[in-house]
Amino acid sequence: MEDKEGLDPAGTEFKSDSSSSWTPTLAGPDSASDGVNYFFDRESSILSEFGWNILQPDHADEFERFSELDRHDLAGDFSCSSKSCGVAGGSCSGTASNPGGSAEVPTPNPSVSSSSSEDQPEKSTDFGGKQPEIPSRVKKKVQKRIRQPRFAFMTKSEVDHLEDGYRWRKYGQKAVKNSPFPRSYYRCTNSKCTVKKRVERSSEDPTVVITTYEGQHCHHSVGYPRGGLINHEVAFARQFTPGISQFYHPHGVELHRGIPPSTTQPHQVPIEVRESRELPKPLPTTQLPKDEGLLGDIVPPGMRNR
DNA sequence: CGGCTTTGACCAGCGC
DNA sequence: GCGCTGGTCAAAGCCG
Repeated sequence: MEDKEGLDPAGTEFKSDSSSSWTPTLAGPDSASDGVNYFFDRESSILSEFGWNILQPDHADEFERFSELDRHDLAGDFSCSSKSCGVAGGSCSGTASNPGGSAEVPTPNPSVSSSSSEDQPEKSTDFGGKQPEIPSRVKKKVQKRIRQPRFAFMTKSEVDHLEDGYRWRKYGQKAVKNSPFPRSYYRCTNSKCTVKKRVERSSEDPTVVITTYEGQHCHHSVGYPRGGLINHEVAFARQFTPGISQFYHPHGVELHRGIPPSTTQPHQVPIEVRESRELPKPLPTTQLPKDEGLLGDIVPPGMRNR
């Protein structure tokens, strides 16, 4: 439960062991299966694409522009021939950026349409009306398999489940191969929202929590985390300005690392798990900074002045 | 009593 | 085709 796991991270003692390595975990077998890779970008734009309400007022307009651009890009520039490709995204999380929609994704944006596909998968009309012959469980799985845009945060935290302004319901937990730590699965409690997230600890550095988000929220957050404290993920994200539009693709996963939070923030490393076929070059572990905090040497040029 | 977590089972995708 | 693994379901139980 969030109240148990999501204790205000700000109150958690975060280690600043900059020598700890997180790359190996992400480059490990599990991550490799997702094509995990690394590169840098503008974190808030990443977050904005997932519907996070984390923008500062001054950047709201700019954010809107980028959001629109992204939606357009995602809707028109992406197409994949893979049978397992769900890049178009579904429901509020993905289709918001895909008004034209992929025929494979019968999930209109609830924020636009009154019908919610997430709660009514059987209502799908893009499967040729064959649903009656398919067990509901199978149908659900068919839809569930559609991948949403993803991105991940790596957080130096002792608590696994970090508050992000939304409410989550845990629906599963699995042991992860080559990792002593289980992976937890959460979905947004909003019935119209299909956003999910996975939370796991790095096997290489147990102090690092890897939170992977999938999809975009189609609703506002419930506000600041219960207890009135701003969660550090959001707080962290607020340090960034909106950035460039980005693309997502389920056949490759790119991770974004951003600049470290201020010293008053826990050491959190946002990693966008971007979906792309063309992955950037992996960041060698040896390039990780050791003396300037987690990311002292790898902050993108444009972000050093912040 | 409603909402949530836990946990075993099930299923699909993927690599060999 | 088979086995492994990740992801999801759903029943049971817990908690406020």
